[in-house]
Amino acid sequence: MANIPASRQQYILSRIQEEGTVNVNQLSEALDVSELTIRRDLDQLAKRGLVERTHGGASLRRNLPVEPDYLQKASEYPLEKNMIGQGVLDLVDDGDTLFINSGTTTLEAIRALVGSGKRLTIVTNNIDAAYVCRESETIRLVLAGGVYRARSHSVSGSLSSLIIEQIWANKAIIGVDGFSVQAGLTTPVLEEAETTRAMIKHTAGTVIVVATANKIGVVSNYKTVSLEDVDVLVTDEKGAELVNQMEISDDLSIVIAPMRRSE
Amino acid sequence: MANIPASRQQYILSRIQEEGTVNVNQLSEALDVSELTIRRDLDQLAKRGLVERTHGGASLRRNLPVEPDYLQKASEYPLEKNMIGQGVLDLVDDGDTLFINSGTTTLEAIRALVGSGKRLTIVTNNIDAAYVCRESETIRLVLAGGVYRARSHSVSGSLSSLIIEQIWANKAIIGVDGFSVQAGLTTPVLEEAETTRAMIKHTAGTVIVVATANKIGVVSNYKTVSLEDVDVLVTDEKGAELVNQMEISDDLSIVIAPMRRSE
DNA sequence: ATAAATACGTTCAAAAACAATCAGGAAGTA
DNA sequence: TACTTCCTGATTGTTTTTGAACGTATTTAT
Repeated sequence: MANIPASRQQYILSRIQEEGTVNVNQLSEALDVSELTIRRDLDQLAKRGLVERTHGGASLRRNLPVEPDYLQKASEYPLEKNMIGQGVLDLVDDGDTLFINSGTTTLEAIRALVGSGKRLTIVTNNIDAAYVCRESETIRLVLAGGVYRARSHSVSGSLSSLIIEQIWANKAIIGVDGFSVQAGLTTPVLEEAETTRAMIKHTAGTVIVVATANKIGVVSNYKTVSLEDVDVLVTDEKGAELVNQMEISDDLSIVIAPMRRSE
Repeated sequence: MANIPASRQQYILSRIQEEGTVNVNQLSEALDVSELTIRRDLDQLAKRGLVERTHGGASLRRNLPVEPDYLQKASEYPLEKNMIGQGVLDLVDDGDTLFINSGTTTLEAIRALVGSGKRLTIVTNNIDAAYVCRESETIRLVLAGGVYRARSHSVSGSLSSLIIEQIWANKAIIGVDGFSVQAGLTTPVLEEAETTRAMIKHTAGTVIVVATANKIGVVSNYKTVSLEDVDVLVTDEKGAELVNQMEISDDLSIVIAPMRRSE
């Protein structure tokens, strides 16, 4: 091997990739240069941000931008949402193109879809989806653009609709804040309502609404669509009970999310 | 083997492909020419962007022809990138609407802009911007939509252009992988090039390119625009030196990012 | 907590590699 | 032949890299 800085540093990097850490005097012997030279090499690599300097050596720099921590804690009723996410799996087939709107319930659905290994195209206005899909080989993710809302980590508004209207999906997975016979589907943000409406409008197949029991019978501020436009409701057991007490069309089928052990 | 420059250089390239690095005096012996001649060969190859010149030899170009890995690239030369991000501040005024393309250097710029407290509208295809701007009261963030690319954590393609073309910005902050007189601005991804081009096209005011020294003189795979379309280059001291050696138009002004103590 | 061992930073001088310039020689052209 | 162009190698002075020495900081063992 050529004994110049570049090739020494290349060797050090490969070594560090394999073993995680390296130490100065091992490298000094392996490369047959003084420890001082090794230290200088390590300092240069550290300056470039490629390794992390430690006493006596260096280690792999692990700054993998992982999912932000708030994403983990995020939600109320995590169990129910996870369940519902799993429940969606049976309704989705390999090759589907899906609209999915923003919200913690639908994010759980995306997580489940990513884990399923199905080959899907997901079109969403939920920015967090990017983190969830980051490592996936099977999901092609299309993000809608538009004005970013920090509250919901989503984009919405007319610019979003612009993109959505370029696409026809064969299924839509819609999370809501209110699900009611009289008021239909409702959300607390005007722009979200518009975006969700655009998604449903451009869905050629099944419109799937996901909602935990605490959303059933609730009315929020802005209406997206009425229940007639919904084909399937995925909910938990308690939610199913509540829905059965309501007077809804026979066209709407109810799917009760399966109880599963959470790991 | 014919002992002419062309065949020597071909041999050098094959050697460098195999071993990652080469050094001058080994090549000098192997090819039976003086070290000076080898140096000239290496310089020529470096000028064509095929290898990276180092002291004592040369090494494989890190970013070419393969697309740089986001995770690795994320952390290279963090100091310089931070500096350049700070350097951008003076060029941006309260009330501006900015196009900013994706990349770690421009993300640093966004970070700096968020911290500045200036009231701005930022339009970008960099998804990470959402996390950087999340807490900001002063930034209105518009995300371009489109197909998500995990490698660069950005969206790009024709859907992105669709949104960009709805907007006229008065400044654009553009990060590049290559900045060269002959080739102009270049990036390793076709879709990124398209998105960046759309941004520059829809900028009514100043087009600002940000680039650390290791991008100057480099040519990547896909051209976005030529240097004529660039108004300002923000770079570090080393980069400014390199640019001064190039033959560029007087219309391009150079801003050297201020050296500041890192805490 | 104290002492020994190890790793570190700084400075300096020698060695290696470099850039710039010049002159000789090969290949092609008038 | 005379001329041009390009490539090569030598020479010069400059820059970069390297290793030793020595004092300081950090870790480890007692």
